[in-house]
Amino acid sequence: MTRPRANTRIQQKNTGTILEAALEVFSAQGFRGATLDQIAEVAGLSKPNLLYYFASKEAIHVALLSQMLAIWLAPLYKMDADGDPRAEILGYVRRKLQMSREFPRESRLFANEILQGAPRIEAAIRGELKELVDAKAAVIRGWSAAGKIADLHPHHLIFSIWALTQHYADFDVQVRLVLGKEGADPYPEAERHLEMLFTRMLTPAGQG
Amino acid sequence: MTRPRANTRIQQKNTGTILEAALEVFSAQGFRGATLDQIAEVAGLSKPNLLYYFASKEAIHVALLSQMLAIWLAPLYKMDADGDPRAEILGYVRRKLQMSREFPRESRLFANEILQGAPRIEAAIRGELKELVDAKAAVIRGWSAAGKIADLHPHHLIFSIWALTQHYADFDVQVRLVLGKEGADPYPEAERHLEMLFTRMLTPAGQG
DNA sequence: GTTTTGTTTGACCAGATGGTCAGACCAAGG
DNA sequence: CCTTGGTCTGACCATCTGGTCAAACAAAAC
Repeated sequence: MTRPRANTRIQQKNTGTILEAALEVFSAQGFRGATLDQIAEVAGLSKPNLLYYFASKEAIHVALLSQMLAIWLAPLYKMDADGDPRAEILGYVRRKLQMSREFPRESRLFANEILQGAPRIEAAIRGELKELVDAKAAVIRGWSAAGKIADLHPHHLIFSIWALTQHYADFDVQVRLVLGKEGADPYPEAERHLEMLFTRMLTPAGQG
Repeated sequence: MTRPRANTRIQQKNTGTILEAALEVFSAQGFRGATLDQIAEVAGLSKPNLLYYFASKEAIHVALLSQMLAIWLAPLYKMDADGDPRAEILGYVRRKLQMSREFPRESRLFANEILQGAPRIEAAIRGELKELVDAKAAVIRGWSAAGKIADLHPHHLIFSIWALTQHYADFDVQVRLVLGKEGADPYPEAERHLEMLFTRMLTPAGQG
């Protein structure tokens, strides 16, 4: 076989190790900034060994992005059209913020990719991501029309959720430096802040 | 002299040309992704000629960041403690969004830098930026205490403004791909959306 | 135990990249 | 003109980097 699929245990283990190491390095350095040597060192494997499992540096990056995309979109998938509108949106915000806290490397990986113009993930954005967003936007539009939540532009509402939550992962260094307090965890305050923000934002005029 | 300061007209012109080209390339490729050859080509100068004006690639980057910082912070400086609170904050949001639209390259330059852990700009964040933010946060806290605006965490309010406005520059590709409509300008809708968002968010409970 | 299949690596390569340098070039003052 | 000081560049270099490959090595299969 020319390229191994993850059949044997060794393959399973090593491709996993490589992707984990690649996430570490790509998310911190970007695609161009990362080197195969760095990834190899983090993975504890030799460079030719990486290239035994993946055809190229780019192949590692692509595999990583597509694997992460599913994880990254999960919170939005969970938003339920039949649930309570405000609870659903607030739940999405909370889950998304939680992801920024638990998986900041994944967030930075995507941020890097999109900043560079999304060359390797454009198809997925155009396809799976856009479809999901359009579907959920329709749900939100329905909630607005029914007067359950304020009348907001659904796509831009979703952008706002992304921006506000991912900011705490992508700009973590800045957030901590500006807040100052030595090593304090900014997330509890962030969560209270965003909860208040979205509560006010979603409440239809004349209620609350 | 070992390194020319921008004395002569030629120096003024060429350092300007180089920084403009560097902004173009660094903002699109990140520090590691950018090459001196690319910058030289965009600038229309030879590579050794770049290095006649700047000691190294890093020197260009540092010069660029520090020059941009002033421009980038200007909108926040303008927020006036003696103005009408809601108008001041909304004005800041509008100016910041306007900057995303007019200067997306600057926004991406900073985004790249901070994503990589802010190695070359940490001092400025810790110093000038933090001082400015702390000062304006105090103003906002005063407005909240006086009941002029809702009671929000001032630092996180500022983070929210940054996140929401810069998102349209840094994630421009994604925004346009998700919205879909061929080449349509997302900013008018974004402005209406953010205006509504912040109006609702800032209105003290029981008013409006 | 030997074959077969899958795994690992040292040594190597070509191209890219940041940076140097001696000398050519040029503008302006004398 | 010619000197002087700033400006510019072709040629060059050391290093880094993605990628190759033949051969060594392990692990099952027989």
